[in-house]
Amino acid sequence: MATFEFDPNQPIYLQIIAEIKKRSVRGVYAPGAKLPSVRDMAREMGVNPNTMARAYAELDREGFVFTRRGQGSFVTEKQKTIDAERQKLARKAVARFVAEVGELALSQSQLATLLQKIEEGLS
Amino acid sequence: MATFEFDPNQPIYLQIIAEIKKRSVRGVYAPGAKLPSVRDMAREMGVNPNTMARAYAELDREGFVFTRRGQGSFVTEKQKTIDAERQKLARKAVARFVAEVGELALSQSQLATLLQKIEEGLS
DNA sequence: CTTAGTGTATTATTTACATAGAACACTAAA
DNA sequence: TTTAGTGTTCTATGTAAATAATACACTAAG
Repeated sequence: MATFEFDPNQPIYLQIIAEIKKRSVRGVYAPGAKLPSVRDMAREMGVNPNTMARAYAELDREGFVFTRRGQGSFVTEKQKTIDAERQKLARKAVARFVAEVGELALSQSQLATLLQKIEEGLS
Repeated sequence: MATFEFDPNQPIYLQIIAEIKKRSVRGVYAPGAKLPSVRDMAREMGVNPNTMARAYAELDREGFVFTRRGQGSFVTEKQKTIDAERQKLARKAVARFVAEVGELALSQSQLATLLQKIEEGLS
């Protein structure tokens, strides 16, 4: 199972960036941890090394990853940056959900049902 | 304000399809109502008529819209279809939210805060 | 019949994305 | 110094999306 599931309607390099951020937030990659090399990660996710390089370069540009030429790329050592990313993702998830559901003209009872499903899903 | 906000990382025609469905679910377009012509809607949303035609054709193929050549395109008259779409969008919103938040390794208190923000946002 | 308003189809062009393959620059270790 | 492992850069190719411009087919109304 070397590949990764990508949404064909979204650029792969953006999905890679999101995945690496999520892994860092979950602690799969500790702060300061070395990421797999561009070539290894490309093989792991089943994409072209150029595509992976683009994702790494963007993560570096954002400051979420730092790169030492010849050594590799590393997740930021700043716990603050990772915590901020977690909060950002959480806020975005809430904002999107509220926006999407708000556009559906749901009844009070339908809304209550949705909220219950969420609590079930997160338990 | 004739244009529409599109996410540059998602095909426009897919976003148009979603928008028309949402409008139908909200009742902006009643069941059986005539949609603006391809050319008018393209102007309204600031896209090329070909792009709008693609969205209309796909909506017709899905059965959410029916087209009478020479007359125009109309939202389905089946309330059942529209209700099903509302439910589908609601389920997707819940599923996405649960999936996204579940990946963030949030604490119980952080989770509680999120749920509270949702209730505030939907009130 | 003519006209205006529909959806539909065609061809061409541009752009972004992804891939493929190769080469380059730097670092650490043998 | 050599080698292997890094990120980086470059050129080329293929594909999908969006635009542009035009033409076609059908319908309703005058």
